[in-house]
Amino acid sequence: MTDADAVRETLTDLVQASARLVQAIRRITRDNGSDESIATWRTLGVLQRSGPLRVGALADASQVAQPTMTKLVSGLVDRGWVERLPDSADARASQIGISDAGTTALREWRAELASVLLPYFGDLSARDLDALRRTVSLVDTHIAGIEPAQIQEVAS
Amino acid sequence: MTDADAVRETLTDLVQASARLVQAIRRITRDNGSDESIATWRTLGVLQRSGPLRVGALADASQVAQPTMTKLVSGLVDRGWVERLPDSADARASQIGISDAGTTALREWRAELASVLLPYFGDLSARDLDALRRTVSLVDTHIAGIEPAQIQEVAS
DNA sequence: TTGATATAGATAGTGAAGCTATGTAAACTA
DNA sequence: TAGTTTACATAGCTTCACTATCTATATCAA
Repeated sequence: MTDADAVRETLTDLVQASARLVQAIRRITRDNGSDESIATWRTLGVLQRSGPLRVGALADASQVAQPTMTKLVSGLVDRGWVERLPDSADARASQIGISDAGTTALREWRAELASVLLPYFGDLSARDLDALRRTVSLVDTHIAGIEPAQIQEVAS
Repeated sequence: MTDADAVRETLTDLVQASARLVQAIRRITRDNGSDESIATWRTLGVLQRSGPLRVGALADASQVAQPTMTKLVSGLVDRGWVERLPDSADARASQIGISDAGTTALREWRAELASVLLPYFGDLSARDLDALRRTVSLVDTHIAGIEPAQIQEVAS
């Protein structure tokens, strides 16, 4: 097997494993009574890492179409988890920033998620943990290249 | 930071990274003109690994509700990618098995997926690859524990 | 043996989250 | 300053989940 083939096989396995993991999380969190969607947390996570973004840039960073993000942002505004800041440079746009309440909600969701997963993953060795960390880092850096547009921070 | 906290943080990061990866794949494959859903390939993947399963067991293994799997199986039968084999022990049920065409389709989808990803992940070191492999293996084994019911192979 | 209960899967109806197409208002540009 | 482009919102649709329920078969108890 050539190197490229090894990479190919591992990548497809990774995709399948990720899909199973996400699907499992979706069910677990719903069974736990959480009303919010993964898309909601994904959006908040992006905002926390990037700082305030326009709707369009946020859509690109989250890998969804712009109208989808418009709807997500509306819901987040209703819950008080993000704020629309006027964009001084362009009256059509606004900067979407995560609020203190959003930061708290995200932290709490993460804690809940971790509590649910920990019983299943509590036996990880240090080496296992390193592998997971490295994978997260690899996915984060390489996915960025796939995104159709670059994330651009714009001062508000 | 305690060990448990380190595991918690890494697990939530892994979930977020997986969600982003899956979302990216969804977009890429659709842009490439693929009509089939990730759920379709997830189902075929489970069948390939497990051998023929009843609809209920397949639903459990795929982390979806039984009616969802009924619909998925209908679509797969229409495409000729799975076959319904009568269950000699129970006239209400049937065994669902992947067909040759299904095996081929799954292989082709994996190849296409790998080709799309390879440009972005072509620079992986051997150590990176090891980390990804280990992660896939960890997720596979630990997710199995989350599944509400065990996969049981039943002779037809 | 037969009536009651349990189980496997199908059907009906609903909701969430994504999409494309298009509308509107602001910003550019010739 | 009129035409074009851009940023976001709105409308309508599709897909994939779900819960609740139905039918047919299986199992069990009297």
